[in-house]
Amino acid sequence: MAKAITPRHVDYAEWYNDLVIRGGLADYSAVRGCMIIKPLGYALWENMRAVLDRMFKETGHVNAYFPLFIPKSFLSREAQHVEGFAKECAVVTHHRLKLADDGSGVVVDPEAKLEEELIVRPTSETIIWHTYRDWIQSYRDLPLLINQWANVVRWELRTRPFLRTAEFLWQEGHTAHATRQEAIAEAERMLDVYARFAEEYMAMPVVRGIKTPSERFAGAEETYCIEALMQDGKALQAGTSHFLGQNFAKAFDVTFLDQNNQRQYVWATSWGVSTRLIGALVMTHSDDDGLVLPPRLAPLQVVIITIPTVEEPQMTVALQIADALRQLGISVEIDTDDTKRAGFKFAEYELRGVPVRIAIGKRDVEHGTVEIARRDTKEKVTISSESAPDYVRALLEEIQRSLLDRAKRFVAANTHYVDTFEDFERILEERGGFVMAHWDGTAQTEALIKERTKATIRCIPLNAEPEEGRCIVTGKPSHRRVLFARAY
RNA sequence: CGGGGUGUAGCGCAGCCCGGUUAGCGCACCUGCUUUGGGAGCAGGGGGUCGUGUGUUCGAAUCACACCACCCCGACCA
Repeated sequence: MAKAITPRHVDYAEWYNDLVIRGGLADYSAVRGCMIIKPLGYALWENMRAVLDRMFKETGHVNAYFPLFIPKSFLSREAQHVEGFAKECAVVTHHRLKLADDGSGVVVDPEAKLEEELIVRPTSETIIWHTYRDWIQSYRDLPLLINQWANVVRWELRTRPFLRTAEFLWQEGHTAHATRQEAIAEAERMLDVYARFAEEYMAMPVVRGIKTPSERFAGAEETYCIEALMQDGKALQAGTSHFLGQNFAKAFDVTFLDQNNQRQYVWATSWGVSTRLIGALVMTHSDDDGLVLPPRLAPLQVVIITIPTVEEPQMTVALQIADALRQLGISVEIDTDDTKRAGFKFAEYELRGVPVRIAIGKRDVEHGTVEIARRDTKEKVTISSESAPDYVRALLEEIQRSLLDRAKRFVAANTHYVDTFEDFERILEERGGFVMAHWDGTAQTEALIKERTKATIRCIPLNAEPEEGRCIVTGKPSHRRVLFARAY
């Protein structure tokens, strides 16, 4: 495979596409805006899903599955919700094809028109709350803590692999609570789960915050989010958790009797992360040589390459080390393909982001050593083969830590505090990144800034220190800075 | 949905302007030999409805018209 990744400094968007395609994460498909997730990309998703699923269960949630199709009428029950999603819905109108009269293929059978059209879910609040009406009668039925792993379809005008596809995989949690406070606590708890996942597993630092009203989820009272900063200085919303108030309970008439025999509407949350996280992972760590995957999510953590491949002594050492690594719970493969040379394999595994590579050649066998290379820094060391397993175990932890540290330093170095609109514009043009600035709290000012700079308020950070200041546009008083950035 | 671009072998491209043998090149692929510690060398070989349709012409990858698809940029959105 020829080296053909566009360097980041030449064209970041092209670099990203090259990496996704050439790195083996995904392919374009026959359907516009829909991608084929290839084994490496899917393995990454499986690893993410496994960790998140465990975290959801540890916080008391259970999985269920609701239908792909939603009756059209459901969408219109919650006014804001339908407004938010109506423009990007795939609609099923018929249920049968037939052979064309002129023999040119198949056509939709006009006789098979559906009584009520079905919407391919863009998200499942409506069908789930329609169901919750039957499931919830009493305070004893609450809280109801359900998650589903599913695909959804949003007919986006502009798509990008993983970051925005017409169909994507995600999880959506939908919970029902007896009180406002409990629902808010749930939304915050799940935001915390997402933030911990991002930092501890993806090695991706995030800012936790709440969205402004104009950036809120359609139908939510409050939208919590985690925002990450990509290498090109653009922000990426990596996960959202919504406090839905009683909006869906009222729209679908979901009530319960409390301890005092009072009929009350249920309080709701929903929260989700998607395959977009794979895009976030790529744009946080990878480099011009290919993917860089954090050890805790990498489908393959260690690859062993013997040089030459077929020589017995090298293979003996390789098998011993592989066995020892597996005992330590580390995933490892020995590349036994003797039709490719070592140099080719080195480049190939670097492209695919395998965190650690062990090379064993004749020289090594003679000296009782192996060469260990780490993907993130490309540093190599030669150490005794007996100490290799322990060294690799420590190295994987070190890489995981180092990736997070490096990403944190990047965010710190690219978070700017500005107090004038001139500085605000200049920073966005010259550097990009997160920009912390004072804002007067109005939607008008927010829209004006967006129109003039393409930057949006990514969030009002939860950990923001109170600070008196003046809005960079109107000069009106402000009590804290908010996080601006141009975003994906 | 606006702007731009591209459709020729699995991938990347040339050929098109100025129509004319059997449509080329690189990578990849197959066979053989030599190689093997950073994307091997040599030799031989296989693979094509030139995006689709209609038209012009003795003749179309090449000219005209229409259509389709995809990519990039923007507006909208996870």
